[in-house]
Amino acid sequence: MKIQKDFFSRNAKTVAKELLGKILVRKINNKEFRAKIVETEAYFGKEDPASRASKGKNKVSEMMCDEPGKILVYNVHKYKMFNIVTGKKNEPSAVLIRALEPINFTGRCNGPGLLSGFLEIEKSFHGQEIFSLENIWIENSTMAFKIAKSYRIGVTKDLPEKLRFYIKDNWFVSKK
DNA sequence: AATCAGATTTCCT
DNA sequence: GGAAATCTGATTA
Repeated sequence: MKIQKDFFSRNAKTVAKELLGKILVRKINNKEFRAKIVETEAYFGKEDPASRASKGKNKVSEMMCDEPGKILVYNVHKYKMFNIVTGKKNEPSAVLIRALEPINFTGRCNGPGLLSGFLEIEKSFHGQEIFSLENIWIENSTMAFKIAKSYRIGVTKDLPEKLRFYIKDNWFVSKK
């Protein structure tokens, strides 16, 4: 069952945690690529120095204030980052998907750059709602696992709070 | 490497 | 004068 809008309309931290273990499905050329979400990070607005929304108004911060469930794609170095807007409208927050565990295919998705490259995350997803697209969505799952947390990765200025969540002992997380 | 925001320049009514 | 197009520099999990 596809995850719907209200799932995302909660606090980014909650959504980040609950996204773990869910199944991300990407349909390319009528083939479904399924992968388990194993690593996420929560991002906020101006209170968050690692977030782009912290420095005034820009395209990313505007999107973070938009309706929950919208896909937010932005570039870092040569990679594309795959985020989903969370929280209520006008409250900037989002969750970054950092790593996936391939289920019905082989490939490395253990890092946001590799992930978006493999899943062909393109700018065309930007601003779309993930629960209303036909070629990408997230499904519920009932698999059991343990959640671990740490500080976020790759950010220059992090908050004194652990906002990265991942599945404990999973081989596919980007960093152990 | 790619993107965007801000500055600067051009050009049209 | 104002809008659009182009250039430049900063930024970046």
